[in-house]
Amino acid sequence: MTDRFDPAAADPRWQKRWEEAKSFSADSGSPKPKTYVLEMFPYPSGRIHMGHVRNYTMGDVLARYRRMQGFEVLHPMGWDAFGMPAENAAMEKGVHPGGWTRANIATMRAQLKRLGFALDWTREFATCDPEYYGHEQALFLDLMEAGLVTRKESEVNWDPVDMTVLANEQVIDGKGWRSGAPVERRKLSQWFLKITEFADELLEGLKDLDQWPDKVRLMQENWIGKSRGLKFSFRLAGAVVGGAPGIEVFTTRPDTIFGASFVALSPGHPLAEALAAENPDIAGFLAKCAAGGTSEADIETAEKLGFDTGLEVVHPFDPDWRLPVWIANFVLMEYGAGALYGVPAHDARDFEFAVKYGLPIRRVVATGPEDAFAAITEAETDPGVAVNSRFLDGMATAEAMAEVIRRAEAAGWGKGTTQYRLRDWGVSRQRYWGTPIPVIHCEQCGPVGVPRDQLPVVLPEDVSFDVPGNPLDRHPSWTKVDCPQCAGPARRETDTLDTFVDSSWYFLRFASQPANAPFDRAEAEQWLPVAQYIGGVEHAILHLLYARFWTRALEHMGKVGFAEPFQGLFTQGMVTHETYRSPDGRWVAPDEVEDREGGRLVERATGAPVTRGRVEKMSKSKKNTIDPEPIVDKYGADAVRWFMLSDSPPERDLEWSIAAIEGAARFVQRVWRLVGAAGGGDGSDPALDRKLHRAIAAVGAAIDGLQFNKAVASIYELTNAIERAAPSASRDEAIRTLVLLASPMAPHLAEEAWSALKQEGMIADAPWPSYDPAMLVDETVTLAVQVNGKLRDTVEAARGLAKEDAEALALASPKVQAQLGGNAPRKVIVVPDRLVNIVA
RNA sequence: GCCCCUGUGGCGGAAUGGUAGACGCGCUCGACUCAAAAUCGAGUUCCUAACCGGAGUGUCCGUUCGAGUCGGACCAGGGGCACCA
Repeated sequence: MTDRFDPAAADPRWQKRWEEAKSFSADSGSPKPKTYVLEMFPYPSGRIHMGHVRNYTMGDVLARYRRMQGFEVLHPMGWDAFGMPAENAAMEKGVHPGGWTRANIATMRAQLKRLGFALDWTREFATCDPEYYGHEQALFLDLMEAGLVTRKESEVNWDPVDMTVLANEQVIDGKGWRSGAPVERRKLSQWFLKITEFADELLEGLKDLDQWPDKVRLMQENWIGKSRGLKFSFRLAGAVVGGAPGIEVFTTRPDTIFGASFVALSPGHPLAEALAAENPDIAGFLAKCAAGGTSEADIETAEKLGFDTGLEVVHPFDPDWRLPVWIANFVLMEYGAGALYGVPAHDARDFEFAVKYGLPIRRVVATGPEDAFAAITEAETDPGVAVNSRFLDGMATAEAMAEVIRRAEAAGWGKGTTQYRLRDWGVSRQRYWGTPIPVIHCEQCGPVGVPRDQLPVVLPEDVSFDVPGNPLDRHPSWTKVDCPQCAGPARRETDTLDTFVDSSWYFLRFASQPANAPFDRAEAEQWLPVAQYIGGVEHAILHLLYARFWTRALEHMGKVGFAEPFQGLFTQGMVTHETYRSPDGRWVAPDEVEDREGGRLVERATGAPVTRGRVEKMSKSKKNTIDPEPIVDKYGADAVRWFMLSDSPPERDLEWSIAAIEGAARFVQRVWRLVGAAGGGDGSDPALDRKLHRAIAAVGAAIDGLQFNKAVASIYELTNAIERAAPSASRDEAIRTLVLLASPMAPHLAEEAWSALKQEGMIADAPWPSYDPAMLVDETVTLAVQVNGKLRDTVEAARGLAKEDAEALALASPKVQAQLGGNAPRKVIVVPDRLVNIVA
């Protein structure tokens, strides 16, 4: 056995052995209990980054631990391979997106393999494989047949110079990121998945996801945004305009109906558009509203704009009460009815609007009847008691709301309803590098699904990216097809699917990969739902919500027997690193910063001063990334893995530190030295035995709870105990067990040690050690002795000592006697085997 | 603006309402060495020269025999949503 563990030799050796033995290939036919451990699959952007290393290390520890516990584990890997960066690379470098993506996959696969992850590579696929996206197209057709796909007009960001549709992240300060031209809004007819039909189910389902972080559940709850309220129509007072006899509105506060002072329409409301057709001033106002940017900053600072249409509506509870109808830029067409009634006294936006345009502000809610005429200085949105509200006066807000809904429903002019913030999922992307939407547009028949025997609709390879826009659109032959229904000339849909569709069912394809179907139900149900899903919190809403929707849709169509795809979810923190900036605002890479005398920070190359910024997520733009590969070269996979798991709780951010990775590398050698010191010991060491059993229990519990930092700490404690112990048979057993406990985290070291200890087979196939619960407790305990809750002494006592004896023992302490000063204690509290508290 | 989370040594962090600071990093001193690296040993919350003792988990108040932990108010940092009626 060598003095030092040599990862450069050991890592590849064991990686090859695992691969040859197919150690981590999941067998769907195995009689063992099954479990599915999944980390969010990566986008093949070029190279693995530290965030990937952390994510996949965590999943790997759990997968290896479950295997040792006797589970048949499915732990697959693949590639979320469609997306914009590939097209950007195509435009910048003149390469084909497919070639670029495949090259990246090859690089990243090799990088992942060097980390020794226990992955089932036999199930690997990329979402850009026609074998994958062809099945996705079939699922899209299934959704169409189930009525869950719809076609609607929707606004997109249009770059008028590049003549192309931009994604939101391509719009910077309201301008196209390449052309710099001000972005316009354009309406396009696009495909939507009806996720809103599942809004309530998706909301209710959250309640059962008790192995998900509360934070994520709350974020999804807010995103779905359920609110109850009243929907009703105001009758127009004068002539009917635009064909509608009234204006439908939605409110969550029907109790404030007597505080209404105006009705406001969204600029996109059909009535507003009808009025604009006849009135150039209104048309001008609508144009002004449309000109505003769509960015957050624009919306935040946008001034409330309104236009009085001159129309009036009748108050539902008083035929003589007229309210003016305005068009207001803050009213959203997509929510509720696209119109609302304004109650300035009790809504912040309505208040601002009323102040600006001189509309009445009428108090209808107060803390009590005595405050009915208190002045309104700002919008008061808290519930209270109805005032100045006729038959509602004196009712609490909740009661008043119910009363208004009751009367509206009884009189038939309104209805209590539920509204959701959630919108249907627009899946059309005007891009090349995605799954082609399997639809053919026929002038006679309209949009028709591609016949299933013509799937997959394969992306054409002969495309060019020298002109902006979607190359599918201008492809000479690919677009031209015959209508499957009438055989007349038709045109292929050139939009591709949102890449979130690709990631909404990949976990099913990992579990089961038949050639003729997206998945095999029986086989998929062997594995799903995913027992533990691990990934970044940035996917808390969209990806996780879409995957939940997709799974529920499959369940509704009778294709799977479960509704939720991910039983357990864990969101890990980011890998961060310090940042530096030069005075002109340039980011400077941390390894180019030098600490000159007196803590003066300068850029090495130029000698220019730099300032230390915040510790931030590693990103290329901030120049604070660390490429994992050279670190693996230098320290070995196990040291990198160990570092990823130590110290920081996995849900929190982990700050990169070369000192910490050196510490991890030192620990790897420490274990190796202990292995070298094993053997030949005689006799037992009961104290060490106890510590060993405690460590087995603690490490297992920590991994079960995904508290890897605690598992690592327990392993350190055991290591310290072994090092301090004299040679014995107990110590040899402890060393052997230590290797087992560390093997999920440092598998190469563990294999090497296992073989050095002359153990049978590979440690990858060894069972997890068991512990004796009786060994977890000591025969003697240290009792804390407190006086008035302050620690004054500790005493050794036999476990299970009677209360009276413990009290006597504590009172015998000279320190206690000194505190008591001769007085008798007023009260004594004894917590068996823990403490005695004497109240003086 | 609304919703949510987090504040513990020099640093990352441990602590079923019951001995605060496990474990790691860093640092200090010592051993080994011609020397260094590696390794090993001791120490490391603060105040007090040291002992004794006192203080201490963002701040203030409360509940309790006992609070890092529970409740309230505040301060600071972070996250999500964002003109959602």
